[in-house]
Amino acid sequence: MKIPSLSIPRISLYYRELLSLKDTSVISSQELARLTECSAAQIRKDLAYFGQFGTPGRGYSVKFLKEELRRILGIDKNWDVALIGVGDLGSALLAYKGFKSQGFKIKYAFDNDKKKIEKVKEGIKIKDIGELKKAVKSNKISMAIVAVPQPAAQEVIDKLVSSGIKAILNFAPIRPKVSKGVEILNIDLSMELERLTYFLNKDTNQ
Amino acid sequence: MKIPSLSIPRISLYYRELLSLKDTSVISSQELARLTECSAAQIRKDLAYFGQFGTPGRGYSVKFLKEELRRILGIDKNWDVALIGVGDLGSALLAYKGFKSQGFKIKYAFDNDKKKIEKVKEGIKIKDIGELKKAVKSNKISMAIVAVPQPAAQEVIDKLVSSGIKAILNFAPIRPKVSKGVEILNIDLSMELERLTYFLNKDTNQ
DNA sequence: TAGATTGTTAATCGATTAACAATC
DNA sequence: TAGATTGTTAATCGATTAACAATC
Repeated sequence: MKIPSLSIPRISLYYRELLSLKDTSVISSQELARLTECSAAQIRKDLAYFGQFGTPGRGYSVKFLKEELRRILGIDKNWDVALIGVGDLGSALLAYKGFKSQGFKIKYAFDNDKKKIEKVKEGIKIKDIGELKKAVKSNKISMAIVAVPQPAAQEVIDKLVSSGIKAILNFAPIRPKVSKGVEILNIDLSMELERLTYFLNKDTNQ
Repeated sequence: MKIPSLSIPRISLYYRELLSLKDTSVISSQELARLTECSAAQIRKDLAYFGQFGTPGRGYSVKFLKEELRRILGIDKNWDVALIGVGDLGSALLAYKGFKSQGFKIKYAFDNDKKKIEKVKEGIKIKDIGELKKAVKSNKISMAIVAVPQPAAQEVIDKLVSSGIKAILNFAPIRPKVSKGVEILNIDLSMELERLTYFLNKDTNQ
């Protein structure tokens, strides 16, 4: 079955809200709807894409649903993440506390700046980007975060893909070309701000 | 007319691609479609929500369309941005080069850490968060970026809203409650990574 | 048993795509 | 004029919501 791509971030959101509930409790789609500001029907539909997790007349076991959502999202296993580009943004991501609490850990960091290479940040020794391929192969890394300046981004991403990386979170303001089978997610900070200026502007202009 | 919210990031994308073209040139929806990987029909539809910018048989003047898209997105004016939270991520955003090239500038920075207050970073003097309201009022700031730790986020956002901020880009992993008329955009880094682990996992599990 | 709530099917809504008359 | 391409209407597609039989 085709799963709408918007279901996945919602599943993340359901999971996030369940984390604040006791494992022993039971929750109905209606209660979860109130917590997440999604509709109860949508929650049941989203879950139904993946199986039957509830009990008619009762609701969902919080403990069981948490486990199932972890499994669906793939966060029941550990994924080692590589960071490319240890500038301001890269360093901030390396230090970001929010990853750890959700079970993510950046375990490898690469840069092309001789002054940074071999330095240790947040317990990670920064490696030359030339060592990327070897590290990806021998450590079975499948996810990478790209935080290099825009002009370097496509080249870095090509290198990631040819090294066998399958999923990329990219912060450089480009729409990179990647081969099929590689998932890329772009976070373009200026574009996000433009959504806000559009909002601020719209009553004025239209 | 109701404008689909997904049109706006696409308009940003069209604008981004136009920037790389000569002002003297003319572009058809089909050519722009190739550049942006959107459909030509969608481009014409998105533009049609805002007016008639092209010439049948010819296409769109790049110079004119750029100007119009800037106006639609509201980036034909300057918007002063306030940053709340000058930790690792906040500092990285303060230094982020990508904002400037798109005409954004963080002009005010706030924190509650006595050790940071009055220090200067990237030419901005960090102020006590207690001074927020006064600064917002007297400088007509309408946009803010929130980069504080999760436990502080809702309180900070409440303060922003009561100070008159109308648009917020939030990096804390919560879904903040804001009053109507305030636009909030959340970037939750762990949730983005979960979209990637879902992708990496899906062939294995389903 | 009566009340509650799931999982699923059908109805609705909204967004994308296709088609084409208008027009440069 | 012939060819190209817009702006717009109609058709299609996909996602959300509503409704309800099944069932705990």
